Amino acid sequence: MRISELSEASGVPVATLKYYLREGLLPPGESLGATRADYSEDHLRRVRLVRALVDAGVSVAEARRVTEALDDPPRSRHDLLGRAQYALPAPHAATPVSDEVTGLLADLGWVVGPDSPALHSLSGAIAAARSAGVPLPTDALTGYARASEAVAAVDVSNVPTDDLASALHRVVAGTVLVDPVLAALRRLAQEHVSSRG
Amino acid sequence: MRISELSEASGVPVATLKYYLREGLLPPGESLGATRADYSEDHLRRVRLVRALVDAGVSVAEARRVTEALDDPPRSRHDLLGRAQYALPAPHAATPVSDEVTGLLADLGWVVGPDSPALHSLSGAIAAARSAGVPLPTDALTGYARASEAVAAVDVSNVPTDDLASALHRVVAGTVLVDPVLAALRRLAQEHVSSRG
DNA sequence: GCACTGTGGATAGTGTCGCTCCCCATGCGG
DNA sequence: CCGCATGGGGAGCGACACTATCCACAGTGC
Repeated sequence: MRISELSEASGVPVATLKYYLREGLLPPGESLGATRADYSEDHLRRVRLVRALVDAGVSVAEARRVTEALDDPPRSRHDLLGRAQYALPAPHAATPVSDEVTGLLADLGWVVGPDSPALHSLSGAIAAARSAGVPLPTDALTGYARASEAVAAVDVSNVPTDDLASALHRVVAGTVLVDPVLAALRRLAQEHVSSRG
Repeated sequence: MRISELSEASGVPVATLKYYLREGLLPPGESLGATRADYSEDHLRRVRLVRALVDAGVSVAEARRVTEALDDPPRSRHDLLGRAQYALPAPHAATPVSDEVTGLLADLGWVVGPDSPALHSLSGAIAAARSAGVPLPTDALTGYARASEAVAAVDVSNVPTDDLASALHRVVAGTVLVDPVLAALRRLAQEHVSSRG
């Protein structure tokens, strides 16, 4: 399809698609000469992913990192999560990993890589919440962690097993784009739980 | 304390504090004449909250709505969650509430207000994820919802019961600032669960 | 009394970001 | 051969969160 059709199909203006091409968020179409290129369904999927990421608050620079990671699929299932971890935008600015966090993981019995970016994000997010007057005691953190295990169990059970490239896509897109779903569910659950209590 | 001391204590430049004062994010200090005002510990807490919100990606306009809500505390415990819901920044742009969402809540047995902003956010967040190729089947959504109940149970058990104003502060600050904590925990839990499976 | 520093108040400027507009040369379709 | 969409690229725009500068003046130290 031509760029105008890609624009129509995705709802993204042509000028913005050109911008994404320049920024490397969208791979070039197959060139059919100097003034014509062909875009595939893959391009359409990519555009939709980029829009969803950007609308979810991911910066263009981070979205480029994410899409670059998707273009270089993992060799094995073992690579999958590690590669996804490093490709994902951090949920909070990184800080040094606190002793509290390492102790929490030990208590939970969680086995994670010692350099996982999420460890730094978690330390920073906890510190930020505390600095704003949210005490976040240990038992609250462990409660959140247990609930996160249930979330993660749903996550991994929905990862396709046949194709590593689509598995990586699912993990990365799912992690980023389901976060707001969980946030909305949490607010609704608060309302439900508090009206019941 | 004077504005320079407030700046030093919070780590926020004086020029930025003046900006927050202009924008209504920070109430004026008690005036001690034309060129002097006194700022209290409440102001310091407010500055730290505003910084945490802004650092978490909340816009200044939304942060003003949040802080205005905090300045007008609820009359009763019954008001608390409702007021917090409307004061909180939405986790995703609002869309019309989908039939799927109303059906999901019915299946879950959740009782929530029919105009809760989180319903609109949830519908929009689900649609955004789907458009990016995350299928999000019903059983996944119910799984996420059950886990969100556990999160919400921790949330409400940590709300102070003595003072309605501080309860509202805790709910609002906790909801926004714990979201990134949960996101980081989710990533770590994914790594743990997938390495175990 | 007097210089000096810090303050409240206000306006204008800065840097970043995500587009968006415009221009050009080209080459396919009619 | 003409019109027009395309690929390519530079420059501009609007929003946003500050940040810099200026001003008049009130305390403070001397």
